[in-house]
Amino acid sequence: MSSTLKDIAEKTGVSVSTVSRVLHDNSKKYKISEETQEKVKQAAKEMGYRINTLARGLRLQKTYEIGLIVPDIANPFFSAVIKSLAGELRKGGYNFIVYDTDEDISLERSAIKSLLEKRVDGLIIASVGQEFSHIQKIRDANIPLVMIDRCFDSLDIDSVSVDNVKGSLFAVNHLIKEGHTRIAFIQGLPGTYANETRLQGYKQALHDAGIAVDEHLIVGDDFRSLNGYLETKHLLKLSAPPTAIFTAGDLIALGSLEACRENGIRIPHDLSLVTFDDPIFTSYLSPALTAIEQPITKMTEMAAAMLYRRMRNPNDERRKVLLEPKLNVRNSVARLSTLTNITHITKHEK
Amino acid sequence: MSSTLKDIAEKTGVSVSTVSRVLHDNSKKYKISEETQEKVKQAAKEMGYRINTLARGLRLQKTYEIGLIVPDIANPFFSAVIKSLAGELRKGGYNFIVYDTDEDISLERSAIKSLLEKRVDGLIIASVGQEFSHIQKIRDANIPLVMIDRCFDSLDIDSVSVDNVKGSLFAVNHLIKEGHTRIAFIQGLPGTYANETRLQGYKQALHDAGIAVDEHLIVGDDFRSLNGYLETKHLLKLSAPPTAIFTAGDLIALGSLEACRENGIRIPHDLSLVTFDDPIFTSYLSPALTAIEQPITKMTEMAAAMLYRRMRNPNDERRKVLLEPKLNVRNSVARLSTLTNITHITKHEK
DNA sequence: GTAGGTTGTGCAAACGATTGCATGAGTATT
DNA sequence: AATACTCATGCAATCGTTTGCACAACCTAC
Repeated sequence: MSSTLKDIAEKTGVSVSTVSRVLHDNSKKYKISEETQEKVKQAAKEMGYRINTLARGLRLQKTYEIGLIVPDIANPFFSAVIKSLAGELRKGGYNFIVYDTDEDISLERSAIKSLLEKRVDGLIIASVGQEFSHIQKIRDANIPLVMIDRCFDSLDIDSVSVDNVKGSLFAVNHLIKEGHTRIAFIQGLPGTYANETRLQGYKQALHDAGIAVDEHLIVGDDFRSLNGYLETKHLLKLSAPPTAIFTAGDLIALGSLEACRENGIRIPHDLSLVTFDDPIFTSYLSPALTAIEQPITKMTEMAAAMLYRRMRNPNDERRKVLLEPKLNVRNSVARLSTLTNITHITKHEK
Repeated sequence: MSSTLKDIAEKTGVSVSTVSRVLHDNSKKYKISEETQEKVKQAAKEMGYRINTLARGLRLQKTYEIGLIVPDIANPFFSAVIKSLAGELRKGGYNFIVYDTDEDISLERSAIKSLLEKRVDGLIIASVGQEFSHIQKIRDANIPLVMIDRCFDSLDIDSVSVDNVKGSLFAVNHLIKEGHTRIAFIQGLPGTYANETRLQGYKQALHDAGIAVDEHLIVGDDFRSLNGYLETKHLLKLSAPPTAIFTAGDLIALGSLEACRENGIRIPHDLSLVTFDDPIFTSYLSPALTAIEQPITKMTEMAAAMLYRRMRNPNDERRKVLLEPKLNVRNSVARLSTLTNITHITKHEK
């Protein structure tokens, strides 16, 4: 099928080395005659030569591949990250291989295993979180690694993520400013970096405002939409339901919207909603959602840059970067009369 | 760093062959003694052995990798396809490598080149379309290939896609039934399979209803949201604007929504909207969009099955599968008085 | 005419795994 | 006691590249 250097060497009557040099070496530093170069290139084209990267990688101990692991490709946030990272890595001459772990730590382990078996040159991981012995191992084996979005405070590893605490502060402070005090938080997967830090910000905002944290208003356990749906239904049934909900991720917010619609709850009239993440469609939702936006492009640029640096220079000190989130105010939050928690006065943001 | 079979052989005092057989062979057909097996496995664990898939792939001429090429990872339709396909292939013991071509045919070519250089065992491609000489080459080189979503009628290649003509018929017939006659179509990238077939269905529906096709109402050239935005603005400025718009893809519809919002056009009161594709968020939009849903899971199941079949049996006859789309009626279409095209009578779907 | 440079190319080892064939020791059969 | 198996393992070639070293042929210079 596809021919090899040897085939071409035989056909042209030169050695394999020469063919290799002509085809892959820029053939300047070895001085191959014009004549030979022509002959070889010609034959290569005719015979449909295609380099075998397995062989090259084996010989060179370098594959020009980066492994990328995310918890959920279908989550708009991560698909945007992947897309952006793809462009970034292409610029640097690297290809990449993505694995989707479905927020399952055992799939994450096996993804890492596969990628290392493929001898990727580096890894970018948005870890499920929760546990990090397997991540630690990569670090110890001195394989270039950057954590993105999800990282571990206690682990000395290059990482870039958004300042989740600050993001939650922005969101919850906004709600408080609009008069809300009974604010529920629908979590993502407990134990993950993103979730814990967002939770922390939520609590801190309440605390700073002198509002007691009500554990009954902290619910949920997953970043997917079903979780948002179920927990919203639950919250609405409470004897003292919240006047506002803050969701830890975009899909959760969608589920929450669905539950509200089914129950005839109007947003923001009957209930206010703010979410972490701000994918393309938030502004077209009914109502347009007030949301916390993450600087995705900046994240991926930095992740790529940090990975390149680590690959060049394995022993530099590690860095942890926190980027600034942004609150995008739209129409899903109502101003609440401070006199009572029962009557809502609807008023759209302008 | 990572040890090799040779390292383990030296440490345990057996040959490389034996180590290989113990570690990768199920070691049943060669009868390795229990004792040796234990010794080898023990050493492998201690030394952190990790198979080198480059070496294995080179020797075996098989990589257990499938290449996947899509026009836009961030498009919810494709990210759903990828996710679903990932699970499907994992079941079959295959990994996969995704490339995003950004609807750019030259990136598609280079993606194919890269994947073939990696010696993937098979390819699944949602081609940009337009031109297929590069696809033809894969087929001629006898590399297992399945086209998904986007295919070429004139090319004898395994493919699975939705019946786009029928999808458009569903959409446009629905609009006609509700009294619309001035129906615009905002296209995706011209020349692509998805676009041409959707356009064809659009025209056919009009034709069947005895409505003349107005070329001024066929606009656009891209599957992204900006296209929907610009073309909607344009359509609204027409001296005789359409009463309904049918968009060729979900992102186009988002752009269209944005344009309407900016211009104070209420959907469906002032303008009806139906779109091809039905990602998770359509039902939460304002208004919930009437949309054509594609059976993604079925598509990926079939694509994987067809690829496996092709890999096992390279010379079976090729098959082209068309799956049935589905119209999901929501709240973005108003019934139009048949007496006049100027006064709209708004009426929500129940 | 001998020492030293340049030019163009080839040899062969290495990367890490797989596997058909061979082999030597032990056991069973006749 | 010769034959025939089975058992457990090793040898060595192979997959396709890359690259340090060697070398032959030619040129240049004193």
